[in-house]
Amino acid sequence: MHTITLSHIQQFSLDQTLGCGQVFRWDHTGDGWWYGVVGMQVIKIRQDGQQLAFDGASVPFITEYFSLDIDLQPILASIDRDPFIDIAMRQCTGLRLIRQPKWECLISYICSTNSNIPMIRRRISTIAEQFGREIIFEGKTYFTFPEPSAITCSGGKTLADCKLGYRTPYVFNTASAIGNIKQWEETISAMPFEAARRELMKLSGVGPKAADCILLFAFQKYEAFPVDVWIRRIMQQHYIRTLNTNAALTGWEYDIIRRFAREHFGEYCGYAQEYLYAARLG
DNA sequence: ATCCAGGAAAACG
DNA sequence: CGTTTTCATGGA
Repeated sequence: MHTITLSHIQQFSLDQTLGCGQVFRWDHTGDGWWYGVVGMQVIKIRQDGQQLAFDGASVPFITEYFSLDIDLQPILASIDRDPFIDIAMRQCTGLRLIRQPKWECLISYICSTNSNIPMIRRRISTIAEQFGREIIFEGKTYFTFPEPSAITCSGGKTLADCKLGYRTPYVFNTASAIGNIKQWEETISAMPFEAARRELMKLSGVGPKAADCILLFAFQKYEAFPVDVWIRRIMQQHYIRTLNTNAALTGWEYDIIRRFAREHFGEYCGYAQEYLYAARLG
């Protein structure tokens, strides 16, 4: 068992961070422990005040994964631009954006479209059970998230069993398109935000919303401002009153919202988005 | 039954 | 070209 002692000015809430809906592979047991599969390892972790206790990963890994190396204060100060976001931020104190594994994050948000969080979670875990590697941890069985080749070259096991619906070909096509993961990750990482966004949207099943989530949650491109039905409602009601349609979200409406947010909240608008989403204040 | 959920692709005019 | 329709799944 390892421990990290957070400094008293270092804001971090494990529950807010793992429970806000940015990541789909963690469960909590009710007695304070969270269990999750990250990369090739199963991690258990809990927070008691300023103490993080965990097993299955090193101190540097946990620090990196939860972005504990980032000083939140200036970021929070920069997005705290109005009373509404201020309430959301107070409600979700300690929420941090995770550095998710990029390939898994990509597939996760391809699986997220027109769906809800419990369904997304089920899809990811089913893909892992079908194609991932088995890990036994404390007597229980977990599965790693598979490499692209494991999905495309599935011997008999097929994606169609994963209940992805119309997303099945998207996942397969994208897994086929990503040959070398390292190379793909480095290419996107090296690009500025808008170029990386356009590049991601070339992949099957990746539109504006999925691209923004992937850039925000896996590539630390904090200018991303993903607009889903919740964020759209919030922005319409509290920020852009003139945008009051209830029809399907159009491309130009998405762009108006994200560009407004980029102006209003600044270069860390992605952090603002996650606080607004997590608080989900009507 | 109908609507909804961290939308995107295909079809349409 | 921008706009509308379709898509598969399960919970409410």
